[in-house]
Amino acid sequence: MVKIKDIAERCGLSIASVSKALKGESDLNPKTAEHIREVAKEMGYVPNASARLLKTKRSYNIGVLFVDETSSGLEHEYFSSILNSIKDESEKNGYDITFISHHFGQNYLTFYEHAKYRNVDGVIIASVDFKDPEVIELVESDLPTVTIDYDFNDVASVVSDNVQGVRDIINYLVSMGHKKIAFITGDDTSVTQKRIASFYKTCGENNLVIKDEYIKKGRYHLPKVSGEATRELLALDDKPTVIMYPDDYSLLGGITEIEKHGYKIPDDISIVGYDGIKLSRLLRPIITTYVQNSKEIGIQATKKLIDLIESPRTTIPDRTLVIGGLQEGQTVKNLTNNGEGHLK
Amino acid sequence: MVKIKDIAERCGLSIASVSKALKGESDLNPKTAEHIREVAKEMGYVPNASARLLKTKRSYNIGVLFVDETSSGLEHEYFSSILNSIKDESEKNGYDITFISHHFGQNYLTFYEHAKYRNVDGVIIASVDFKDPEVIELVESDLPTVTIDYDFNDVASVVSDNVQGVRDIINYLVSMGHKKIAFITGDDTSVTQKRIASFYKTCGENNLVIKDEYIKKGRYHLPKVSGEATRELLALDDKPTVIMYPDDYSLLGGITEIEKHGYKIPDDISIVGYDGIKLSRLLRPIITTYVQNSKEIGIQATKKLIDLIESPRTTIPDRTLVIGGLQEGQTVKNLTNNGEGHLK
DNA sequence: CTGAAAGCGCTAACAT
DNA sequence: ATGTTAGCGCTTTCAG
Repeated sequence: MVKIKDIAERCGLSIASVSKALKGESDLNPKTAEHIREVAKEMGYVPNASARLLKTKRSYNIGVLFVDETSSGLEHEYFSSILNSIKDESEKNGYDITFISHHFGQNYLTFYEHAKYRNVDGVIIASVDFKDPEVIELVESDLPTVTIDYDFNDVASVVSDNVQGVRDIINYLVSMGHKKIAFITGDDTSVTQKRIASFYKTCGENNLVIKDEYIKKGRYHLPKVSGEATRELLALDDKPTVIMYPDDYSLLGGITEIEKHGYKIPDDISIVGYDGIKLSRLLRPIITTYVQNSKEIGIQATKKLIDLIESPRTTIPDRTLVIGGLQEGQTVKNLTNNGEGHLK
Repeated sequence: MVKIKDIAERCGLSIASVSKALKGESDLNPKTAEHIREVAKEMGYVPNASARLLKTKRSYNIGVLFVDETSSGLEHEYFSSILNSIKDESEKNGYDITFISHHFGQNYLTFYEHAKYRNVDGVIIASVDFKDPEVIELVESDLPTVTIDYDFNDVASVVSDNVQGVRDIINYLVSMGHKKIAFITGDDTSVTQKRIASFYKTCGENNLVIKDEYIKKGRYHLPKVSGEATRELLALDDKPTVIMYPDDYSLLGGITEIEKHGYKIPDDISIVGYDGIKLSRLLRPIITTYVQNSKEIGIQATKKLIDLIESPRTTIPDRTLVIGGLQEGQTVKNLTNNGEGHLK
């Protein structure tokens, strides 16, 4: 590889001058600088990020901690979409990303150790167990951190507005005349807790009393589990008129179960998902769901982390709420008298 | 951060000895070495990958070039699944991965330059335009390279067996009594060319003559395009009995179109996908499709690249074929006399 | 068995 | 406006 020294020799200048020219220092003769840059380009010079890091302590590398139990976080559309936008936004700002993990050949590294080993300038954390001591070690470390969909005290975060999401769904259902609303929840995380709280609050605001048997503990991204919960709900004497699922993917398990019973969607029973995966628009009927703005979440998280890295003094680790929007699909029946005329 | 020098001082030894102890050199007193390792652990020592790289020229970093036109390669299940297994297998071997891209702040870097900038030890290339001069520059460079689903001369590759895949599908269709087989192809890539060649070859072997109007140029991952092609096929006087789609995702566009015409799947028309995405098992009817072994592809590609990196002399850049398997779903009707009794 | 010293490619004082 | 120099943290001959 051609290095600064080579350029210096070719130009008959010192390596210091070349270094300065390359990064556009002001106290160099503009012409010399320009000439150096031309020669550098001509010789195919590419800076060595590691060598630079050693001196500057800046890797221009962002760590991404993105794991779930099944280690398939990348395969869930919500997360892969966030990852994709983190990647794009990072690159736009001259950063690369590095996945933080435990594995390092034979040796085990904690998340923090891995981050240090690779000298990342900061870390974005999502889709993990935020109670994990190693995750806590990481957020409490010297490294700038941004969490997604979780709030620690004094740690910057970007969260999808789950409270508003559930609120929008329920208000929509109510406007469509639904009163018997069942809710299959996801794993017991802070996101789930917010959704449940918002569920009860919004139902209360609408003077709805929800039977306990309409609330089922479910799991995220496990259609089978939602299918079973659906079966239980369909077995009730007093069936709900609509079922809310933890996510669009799980909802598919519900559909299978519902069709197995010979019920039609939405004529016999209505369903609502969450996330707004691309597929929700592709299937027929189009799924009624709350579309999370995953792309925006990734962008905001990245911007915030870079701010934290580059301007630690002036950046306050705050909380950014990203709102989505209801997708009125075709899986919720209008039960009101005035037919089509529900609120838009 | 604690560094080797700190450990050396604490142990009253030289940094050279500590360095040796840490990597298990033999000519050190085993007891001293053990003691050093204990102290290192106690002090929370984590090596600095960049500093090491500067000396050893090894980053233990694998570059991944994974882009498509829509820059959403990560959002296609086939590719995200490959990426996921590349990541897992890399980590298992002590490597991290770095996405190779063009973007680097304001400055444009070619793929090769980016790879050099980050000092990756090798690159895995998939889902890109292999005619791109920059991709060619990369594979022809000094960097070890493995391509996925494409063959260059003398470049290691791992490819999904598309010839066998299409062959299996067609033989299955024939066994189910289908003779009028329509094929919506994908973008004009080498993968598509192989599938088309295999299509004609296998049809020939089965003495089937396929009308030209049954072959439609389509696109990968664009349900709309497949939907339009489907409409054209359904408008034919002599309709096909089955339609093969470029991928499972596109097939959904076909389903929508078919149902719009009031046709039932598979009673009125049969359909077959490609890829075997998780969803294909979740929908009802279960989709008949060829399941590509994407996980295995990622593992093989990573193993091969690491071999190339670590044993360049003894590793020959060959071609690995990864085969998948037919998923007999519920979207192909049995047209033979003997009813259910088709070949298994 | 242990240590001294050079140097990987680059940056940033500090001269000149 | 340009050059000298001292490291960043680590590995690796080569001496002792």
